[in-house]
Amino acid sequence: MAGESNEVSGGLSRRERVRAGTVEEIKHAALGLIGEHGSANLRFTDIARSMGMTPPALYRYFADRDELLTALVADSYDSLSGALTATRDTVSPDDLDGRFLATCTGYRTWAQRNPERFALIFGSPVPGYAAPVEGPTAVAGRRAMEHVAELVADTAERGRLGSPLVPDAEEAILLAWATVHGFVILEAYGHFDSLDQEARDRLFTVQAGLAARTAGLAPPADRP
Amino acid sequence: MAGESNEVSGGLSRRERVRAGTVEEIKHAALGLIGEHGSANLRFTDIARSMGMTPPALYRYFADRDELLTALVADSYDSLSGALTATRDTVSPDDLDGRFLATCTGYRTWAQRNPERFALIFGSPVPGYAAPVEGPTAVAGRRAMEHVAELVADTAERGRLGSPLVPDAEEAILLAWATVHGFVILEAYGHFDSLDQEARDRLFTVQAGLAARTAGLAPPADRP
DNA sequence: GTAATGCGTTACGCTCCATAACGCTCTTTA
DNA sequence: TAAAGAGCGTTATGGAGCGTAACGCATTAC
Repeated sequence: MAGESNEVSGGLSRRERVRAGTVEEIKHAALGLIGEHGSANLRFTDIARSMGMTPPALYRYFADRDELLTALVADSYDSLSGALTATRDTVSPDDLDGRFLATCTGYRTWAQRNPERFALIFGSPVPGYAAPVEGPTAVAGRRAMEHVAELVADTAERGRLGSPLVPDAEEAILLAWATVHGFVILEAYGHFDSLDQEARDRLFTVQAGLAARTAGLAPPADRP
Repeated sequence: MAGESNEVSGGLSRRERVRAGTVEEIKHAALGLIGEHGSANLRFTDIARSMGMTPPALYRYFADRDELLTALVADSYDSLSGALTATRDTVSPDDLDGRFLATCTGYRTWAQRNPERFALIFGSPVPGYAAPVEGPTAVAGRRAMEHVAELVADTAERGRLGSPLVPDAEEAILLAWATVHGFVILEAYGHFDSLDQEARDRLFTVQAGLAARTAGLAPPADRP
């Protein structure tokens, strides 16, 4: 093996840091192009040109276009997961309903601010690719749900859990996710363009509340 | 203008009928390939080869790939619309709740049986294309909703309308659509693979009932 | 200081898209 | 029935992108 001296910051040699930086730059450039032309029309040539390189150079970092896309998908998962955690934690741990609503809002806001990443994760999967062995996609779903599941668990722990629409809590969470996701994806893909911002915000709150009730989160007190 | 004789069936000359048949064959072949490799990787060459033609011949029928895709999207809309109508009409016009549930089920079943078409309509839109001037996508949404709106109108007419979650009926229908769509798209894209068929069917019924209540359709009697 | 590794370049073959130029077949019309 | 023309498919051609190969420069290791 080649030496590993010069390990100054984080156990990474200078070369490794530069390489990691280039990888990030490539992914950033790719994401920008996806935002312009969609993930389908992503061209290695364009990526290279947009960052002052020649196309073959990219093969030093990614074996092919699919590997690059896979990396972008993985990053998108991390981004979503981080965004959900961050948004949720803006609300006091005691306010469980508030935390649920915040998580839903975080999901929506993340989708709005990261349309390319959202499309990468939840857009039409390519039959062959995009769901290689049931792997990343399913994992993404679980990770997205873990946040909600955690909330439900917290709620149940404190005995404030309402009656979910289905007995199995995990199933109830899936339904709640579907309820929120349906709104978010329709909005993200322009199917709610006929509504103005105020209406969309208002409706989303209603939908999130519905999801909360589905998961058995919100106390049924709001319906006498 | 060239003559228009030989108009035997439906005002179409023999040539026009043959041409229409070829168009259908091309679209059929294209849809099959999309089912295998996704709409992104659709190649004119493959289409031509799969039907024993040479690639340039296709340009007699479609100016380019986008025009072909646009035609496929339009067809998908028709297919969805037809499927919803057909499914709904399997239930007696008097059974409004049943018609709503049937419509929801029709939406889901259509998505399951026409994954390529579903992805074409509701999959990740290409930023430039796929929503050219707010046109077809928005139209699709409205057409899909018209069926539900019709049901709601029928219900209201007979005074059996419950109290929707939001005052505006149109907005309520959008939320109901989002609720159903979220389930369908997550299931279609494999995010519910951890559930078996029985659980998915059961959960969908719950979700559809939730959507009905959102739209103010189901009488609130089911909650004492 | 020398050898080796990493990284970027130019050069190449392959495939596909899209157009052009040509020929066959069927339809139209006198 | 014979000639003219439109429609449709073919082969031929140019251009672009993908992916590999072969080469050169900088950095790093010993």
